[in-house]
Amino acid sequence: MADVFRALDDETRRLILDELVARNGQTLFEICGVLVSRHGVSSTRQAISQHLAVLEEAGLVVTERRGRSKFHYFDGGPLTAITRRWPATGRDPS
Amino acid sequence: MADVFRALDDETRRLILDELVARNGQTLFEICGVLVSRHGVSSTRQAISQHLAVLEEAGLVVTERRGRSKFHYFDGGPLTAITRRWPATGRDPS
DNA sequence: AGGATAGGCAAGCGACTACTTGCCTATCAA
DNA sequence: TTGATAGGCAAGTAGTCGCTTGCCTATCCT
Repeated sequence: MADVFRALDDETRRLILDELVARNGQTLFEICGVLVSRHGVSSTRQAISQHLAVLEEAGLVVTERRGRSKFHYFDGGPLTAITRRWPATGRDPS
Repeated sequence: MADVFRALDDETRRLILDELVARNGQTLFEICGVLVSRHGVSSTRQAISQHLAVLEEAGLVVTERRGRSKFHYFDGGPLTAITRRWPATGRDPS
């Protein structure tokens, strides 16, 4: 569970999740391209690869290898643990 | 929104939220005590105070001062932004 | 086979973070 | 007023994180 929060604590990784939700099953190079074009993220391919590794380790991204390409899919399953641990409602200062 | 993820990316801060959910409106010293007794957290009072400041800056904790005491209340409002940004459902690897 | 494409591994560096230490302010009780 | 309680401020330090750089492996196409 700590991996999920660590993975979410980075703007680039959050943007990657956004792009995977918008278009699922992208490759590393596709993600690099869309991060540069739609957001001003100017990171190297290795940086994005490491981000994807963190997201995959957290279970937020599932990969599927076909040939020399690796497709990345979003998985929001681990997110349910957050609102299951703490109520997402307001406070109660009596 | 980045403050929320940064605040959640720490086990001690997550434990603090747990304890505030279990018993709302605790003071700094009470939180220090319960962190030591119920979990093996051996941090100084200042460390916990800094954690509470991070949680408060993220809006996850709301404080209320009365006299020389400061009471801390959990607020799960910022958590709704998480599942509103990404679907908390499973993947779809077609 | 040879080049091009898609991705992986690992070391090094700068910045940030959690934590401690030391001292200070404010409130309450005797 | 004096002491004790509850908390705040700031500097220093060790460890972690994001990123780059350089090189390597695997797959596809001609």
